[in-house]
Amino acid sequence: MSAITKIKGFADLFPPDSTAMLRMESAAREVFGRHGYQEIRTPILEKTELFARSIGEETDVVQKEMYTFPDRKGRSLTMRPEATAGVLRAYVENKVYARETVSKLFTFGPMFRYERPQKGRMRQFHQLNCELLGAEEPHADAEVVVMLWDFLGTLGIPDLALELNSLGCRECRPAYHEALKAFLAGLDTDALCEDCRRRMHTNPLRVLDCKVPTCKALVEDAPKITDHLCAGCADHFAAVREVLDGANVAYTLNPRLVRGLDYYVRTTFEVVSGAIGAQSAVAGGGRYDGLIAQLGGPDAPGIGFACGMERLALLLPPVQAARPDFYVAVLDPAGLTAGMLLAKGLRDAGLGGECAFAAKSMKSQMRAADKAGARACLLLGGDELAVGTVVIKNMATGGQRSVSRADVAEVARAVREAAG
RNA sequence: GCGGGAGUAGCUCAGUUGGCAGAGCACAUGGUUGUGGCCCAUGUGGCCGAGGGUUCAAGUCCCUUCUCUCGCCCCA
Repeated sequence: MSAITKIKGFADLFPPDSTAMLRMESAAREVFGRHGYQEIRTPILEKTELFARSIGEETDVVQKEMYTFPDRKGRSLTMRPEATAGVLRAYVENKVYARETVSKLFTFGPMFRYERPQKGRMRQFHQLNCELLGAEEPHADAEVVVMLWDFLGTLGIPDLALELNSLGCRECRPAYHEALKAFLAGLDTDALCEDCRRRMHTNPLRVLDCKVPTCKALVEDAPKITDHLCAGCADHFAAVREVLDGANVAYTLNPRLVRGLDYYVRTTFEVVSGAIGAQSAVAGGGRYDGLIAQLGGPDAPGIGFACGMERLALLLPPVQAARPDFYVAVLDPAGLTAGMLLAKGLRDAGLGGECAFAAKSMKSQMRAADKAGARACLLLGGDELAVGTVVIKNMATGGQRSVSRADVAEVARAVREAAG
């Protein structure tokens, strides 16, 4: 029989990878919670229509990366490729906007995109998402960005760069697009790389982002979106920056920062790292006024971000695994039950540790205690069984003493003492 | 969807012109009949990714295929 393997691009997480996920989730609950954000959970499976309408029919995500399939009655369902659409659907469907004018929500969990896996990219990956709904003011944008920066700082991630841009709005963006297209049309097209010749028509903003040196040089003097913002967008962007400056959040303005999802307007931002391979974006987000209405809700504004947990995990400083307080070594089979019950009593007293299942040699039990990293080893052999005691050995100093087993509180005290 | 790299023990990897599958680490047991780490000894562990071909003989050469990995596209 051949063994069944996991699906390409999906992962099994054991410690320390699984504990890294837990660390990120705990930090998220703490930091986002302090900012008044509440955790919500939405389904992993949604109607395909939801993503087609929110992310954009023409985006790569919708065109070729979604896990889409019919259910048993022929309805088209999709494994969520991102979280914002589902959160907004829940916001609209549950009429959250009728209960409160501003909603602060966060969520995390698995997302699915059918792409070729590589470093920092999996077909099932995990994101942390925050959404601030119902606030159009620039200070809302600023709060979200500052909160993201604080979150990453809490985790101790080094050498991250924050990039900031404004994409303008429905008023000023079309004019910029025309200006950019005109500029590109005036270039020597043959000098551009193959990808850029295609991008000129499919997604002209992307040409500005090309890594090929010749392309970079050619678009050096391309018009910048930030020079084409309308008065409203320019004021908004300036106010956002004022808060970031005051909060000492270091950022760079990147007029070439493009977001791949159609729904972004005005403020967009991205956090990148140079230490995790080609997929360098750790987090990204922006404002999406109009999207809620597009999903059948009220004309409420919104802003949020997504943070890639696998990419973040590549950057998390390692932490030492927690060490158990004790290990009960049983030397005589007749003591196995007494050992189990002793361990239970210690756990009831708030300590952590394990007891052997089989009576083996002293050497192998001590090795087991050492391997487990136990701070104290409890020895239960024939002698102790006969007189009702247990020997407590301090694994760091090697010192040991005998304690009566009858008083669990006393045993626990001795273990705590040995455990430091 | 398109490129590059790699598949040999649980892990990291050697393996010569084709000639009996190896090392280190890890794991188990012992060196000490009740004392861990360091050291030493012994042991467990392999369809050499899979299938086909050439050959007296294939981990090694040829073909096919699968998987992993890095990159492109794109994104978190």
